[in-house]
Amino acid sequence: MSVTSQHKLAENRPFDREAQYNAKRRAVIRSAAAAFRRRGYHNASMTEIAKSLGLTKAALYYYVKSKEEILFEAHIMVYDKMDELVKAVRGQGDTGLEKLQLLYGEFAHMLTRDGLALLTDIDSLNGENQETVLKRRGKIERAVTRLVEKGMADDSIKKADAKVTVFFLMGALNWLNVWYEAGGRISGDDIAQQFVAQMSVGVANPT
Amino acid sequence: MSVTSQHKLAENRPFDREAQYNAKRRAVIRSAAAAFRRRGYHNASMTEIAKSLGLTKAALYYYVKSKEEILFEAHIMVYDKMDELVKAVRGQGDTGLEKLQLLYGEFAHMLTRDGLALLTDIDSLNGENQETVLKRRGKIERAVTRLVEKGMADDSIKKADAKVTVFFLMGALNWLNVWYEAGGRISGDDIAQQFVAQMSVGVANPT
Amino acid sequence: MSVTSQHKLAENRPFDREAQYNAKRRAVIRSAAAAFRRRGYHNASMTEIAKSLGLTKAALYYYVKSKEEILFEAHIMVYDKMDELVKAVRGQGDTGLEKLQLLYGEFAHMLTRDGLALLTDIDSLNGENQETVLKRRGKIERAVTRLVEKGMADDSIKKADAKVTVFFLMGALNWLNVWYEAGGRISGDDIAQQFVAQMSVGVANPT
Amino acid sequence: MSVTSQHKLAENRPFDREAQYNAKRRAVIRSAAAAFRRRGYHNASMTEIAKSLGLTKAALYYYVKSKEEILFEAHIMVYDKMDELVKAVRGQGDTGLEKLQLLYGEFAHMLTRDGLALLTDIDSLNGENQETVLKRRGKIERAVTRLVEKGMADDSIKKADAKVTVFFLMGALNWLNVWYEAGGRISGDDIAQQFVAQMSVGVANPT
DNA sequence: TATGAATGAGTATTCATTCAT
DNA sequence: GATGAATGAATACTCATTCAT
Repeated sequence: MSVTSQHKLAENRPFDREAQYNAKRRAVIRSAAAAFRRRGYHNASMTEIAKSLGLTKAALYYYVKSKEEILFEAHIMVYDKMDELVKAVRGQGDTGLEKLQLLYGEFAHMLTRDGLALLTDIDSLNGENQETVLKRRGKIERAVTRLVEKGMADDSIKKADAKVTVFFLMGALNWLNVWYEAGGRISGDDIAQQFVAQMSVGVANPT
Repeated sequence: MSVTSQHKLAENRPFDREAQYNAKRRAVIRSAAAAFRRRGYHNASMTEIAKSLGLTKAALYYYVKSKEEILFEAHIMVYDKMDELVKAVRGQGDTGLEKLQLLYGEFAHMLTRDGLALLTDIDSLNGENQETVLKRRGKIERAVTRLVEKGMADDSIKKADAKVTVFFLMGALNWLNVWYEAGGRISGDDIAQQFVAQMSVGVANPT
Repeated sequence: MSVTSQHKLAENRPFDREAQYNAKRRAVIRSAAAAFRRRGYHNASMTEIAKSLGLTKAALYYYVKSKEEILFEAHIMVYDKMDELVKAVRGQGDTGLEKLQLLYGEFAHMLTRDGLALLTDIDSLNGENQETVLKRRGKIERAVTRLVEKGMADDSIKKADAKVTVFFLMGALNWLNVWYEAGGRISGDDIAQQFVAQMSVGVANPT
Repeated sequence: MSVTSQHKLAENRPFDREAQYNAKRRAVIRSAAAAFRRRGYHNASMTEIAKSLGLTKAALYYYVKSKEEILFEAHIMVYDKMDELVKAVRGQGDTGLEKLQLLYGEFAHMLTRDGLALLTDIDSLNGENQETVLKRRGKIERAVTRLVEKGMADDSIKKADAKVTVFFLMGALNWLNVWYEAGGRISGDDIAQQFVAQMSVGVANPT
């Protein structure tokens, strides 16, 4: 190996290290988030989380500052993804309804495919983090609300209380995490499709 | 002495005692359940629950055996009420859709009016209680599923995966507890009505 | 027992309770302070402190909020006593020297007789408590400094840097805790007497 | 090759290495000792010590076996120096008082000038090291005691309990580390001078 | 019935230390 | 010589639970 190539390697090392570190950190958060969803934030102990990653409890603290930080980051991870989806859908669809359908489908896909889960334990976060998470959630809700209102304006969506509509829709999504298991009888695609249909035209057969 | 007259006798000590005890016990469970919903099972301490009832922590143990028992009973209380509603609706409505609408409306009412809340922390229950609660939840889901299937059979409800449909509907209900506050801008009746409409015909305007 | 006397008892109960509680709390702090002095703040574990009081670790937390609180209160306890001594000596003695001798003697007595000890671990306190303790220490040092300066003014004390003089004197006191054991060969009275003589006229024999 | 020339040979690798190693090792111990004095043994973490030397925590272990070893060596370093001072003063001075004055002045100089500090945390050492340190401290105290007793014998020092006298004197020295900052308002020389005066003739003005 | 006092079991967290590279 | 990563052991602290009164 020439000195030059060795030098390059040495230059790459720190980047590799950092990349590795970040990858592992994300793995910790994802794995912990899954445990939180399955067993609840308090029922999932750090020991348990560590073991499921083949690490020891103390090693977790090399990647995260505290258990609460994991919870916080797990929340943020989802909201980042949702922000992305909101943006991705922005230019598409004509009517408010079409836009809403696209976004709602993406949300359902995210939850079934990407292993991301909407966590509900917000009270376990400290004041500041709690506020941040509520803000991020609010941002998503407002994005959806805007689509609903746009739909009401262009007559693609029925007039109703927009807030209640949005909560109705988001509730169904939240509950998804409780019952859906990847690799189960029904595919994520099918669920996303049915969710979009259900929220659009409901369960009733038109007469 | 007839049962009716017994009911009226305030001076009937033994009975009174028991009635009082039971009333207080229910109050403990209701109050605790509210705290669990608001703050989460683990974040709500026994001290906190006691204080909000004007009691001391130790006094709670006169009414309940353990914190877990409270959680269990709080679950059961809701499922008892839901069973009741399922029964109450049984004779009513013609089509599956109509029956489903009636029941769903009743469920929404229960959550907004009666101070009852669907708790999600099942993992904090011990094996036996967990199983019991899951059975009770399953029973409700099956009751709803039956109505959905009946509706599909009598063509009042669109063909689709019944399970997914039910989870979609139940999810929206579960989320209600997170955002709805009694005495807020929107009345429980209005919410119930909109929820029923939404689940029936969706958000899309027919073209 | 008459109802009246019973009533009186009931009235006394809370006071007794509170008095008992406070007494026990002080016992906890005193005992812990002794352990801190002997073994150092970090080497003395809560378990150890509890055991030496015939309690369990968790019981300590009924009386104090945290280990740090104990350290803080132990500091304050001493400074309260020293403030008292400063006040008690105020009217006595004519010259600055006489006043200083009286106060210094009292300080030495306090350390040998009352089981109070000057703790040095200030860095283990959080910012706020640290500041408070430093303020209290400063207050005592200033009181002593004033006497020294008064003595220099009335010519009972030799001119020199007052600060250094005070630190010299306080240092000897602080070290007392390290080597003096109650019930040892020398009585506290003798030590106090010799300390006063030593600081006044030094070790040198006048020629 | 003579020992002298060996000393001078900068290119003598193995020796150089060892000298460098030892120099670095001493730097580690000195820096750590300073941190121990400022923040306390337990409050000063290995990470912190390493950082202040521009090293990483793990690198420290190339120079020392354990944190406790640092504490031990830091103690020993001071006692070695004090032994040296005791020896240096041995031939000088006539009376016990004169000898004591010389030694005490040297001690004060050492603490203000040389960056050496008397550490008090002995309990954090293991049994064997603890014993060693106590022995070394005892040796110094005995050396001082001998001078005091010699002074009492030759009438240059007042009769009193020699032990108490020594502890009084050593206490003032120990406390020096707490309040003296190099480069402060008062020079080390001035402090040494005043300390010697204070211990000799006290604060009182002869009348 | 109710409470103050006490406990046991559990949990997050820290930190000195090790080791492969 | 030096470091990033990982560990084990210890420790403060919390909280549901108990019990004598």
